[in-house]
Amino acid sequence: MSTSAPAALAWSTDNCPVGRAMDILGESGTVIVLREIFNGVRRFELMQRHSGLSRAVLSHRLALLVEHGIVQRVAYREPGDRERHEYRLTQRGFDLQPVMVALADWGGRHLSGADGPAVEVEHAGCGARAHVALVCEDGHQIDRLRDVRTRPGPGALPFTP
Amino acid sequence: MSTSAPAALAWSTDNCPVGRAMDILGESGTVIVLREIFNGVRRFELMQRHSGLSRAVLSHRLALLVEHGIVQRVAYREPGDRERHEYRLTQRGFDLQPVMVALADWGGRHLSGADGPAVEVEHAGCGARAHVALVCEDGHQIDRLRDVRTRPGPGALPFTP
DNA sequence: ACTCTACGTCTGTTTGACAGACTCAGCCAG
DNA sequence: CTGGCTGAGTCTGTCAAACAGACGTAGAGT
Repeated sequence: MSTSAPAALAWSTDNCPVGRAMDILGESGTVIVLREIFNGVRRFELMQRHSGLSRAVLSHRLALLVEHGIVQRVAYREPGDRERHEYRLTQRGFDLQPVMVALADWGGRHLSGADGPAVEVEHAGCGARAHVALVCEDGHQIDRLRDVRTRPGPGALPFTP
Repeated sequence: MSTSAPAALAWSTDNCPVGRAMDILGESGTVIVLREIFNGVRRFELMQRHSGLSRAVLSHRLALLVEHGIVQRVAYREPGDRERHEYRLTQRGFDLQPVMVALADWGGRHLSGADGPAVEVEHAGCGARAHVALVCEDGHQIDRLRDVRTRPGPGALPFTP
């Protein structure tokens, strides 16, 4: 492997998509909240008890997710109770599913105990386990991960130290 | 959609793969460090200047990644210089590529400016853009994300409040 | 009037991030 | 052999955020 300067150094990280995504998802608890919502736990009290997050953090992360249009706060009313609100994914939030499945895949493979993973993802159509895979727009399945590389996109900016 | 209690509430989150993954990846800067290394930036000084992370955080996150076997610290020597070290992905680290690509996909689609994403991922074989997709072990491509759901795996533990 | 539940906010403590200065080891120039 | 240069961290003082847990509140039921 060459020791010449990596090409990535020529490009700014200011508008890096990974960095922008992590500005939201990297806040403590954000992904845990999303896990609860993806699993159908949409109400504050249940989320708090199930996830173990502190009430303050849960409150702040829900506000952050609403602010970024990833979840929306929706009114509901149980019979004989007053109106309350729950949190549902928007399309933007639903589009995070590959991220969540990729995390579950990796965590299940590399961080599980001897019993195996605590969660599996299944294809509702056939019941088989589902995973993420890399595919290209020409329809090739990408098996060897070294066959994939990054390149600057249309929004890339030069790196200024 | 029913308002009955979500099935997920019956299961503990203690050994959740997503939670375990985020115990590492959720620390501030972890994913940024991984982005640099995936892009070929493997040396402390270059990582620090390119990513903008503080030296202290970079140092701590590299130590965390080494501790969890995601990167390894490898000696190298440039001609006419003393021995130094750089950071390379292990197999466990390389297995995070779907997570990184999923993050880049989502960030590029939902958080880019008008110019489009700053980074694209390409299939080295054909040059077309690459994305993550969901597939099941029976070989079905999963197009509608609602066709996927989670279920308790062999390591699942009951939820105890 | 009192209680219950769901949904937060407040408080005091402790942990962690930040910018930037400092340290250190080895190589090289003079 | 003294002084400077580079890469790779560590240290320091300040400020923001997380934590556990108590408290507040709105409306429905008893």
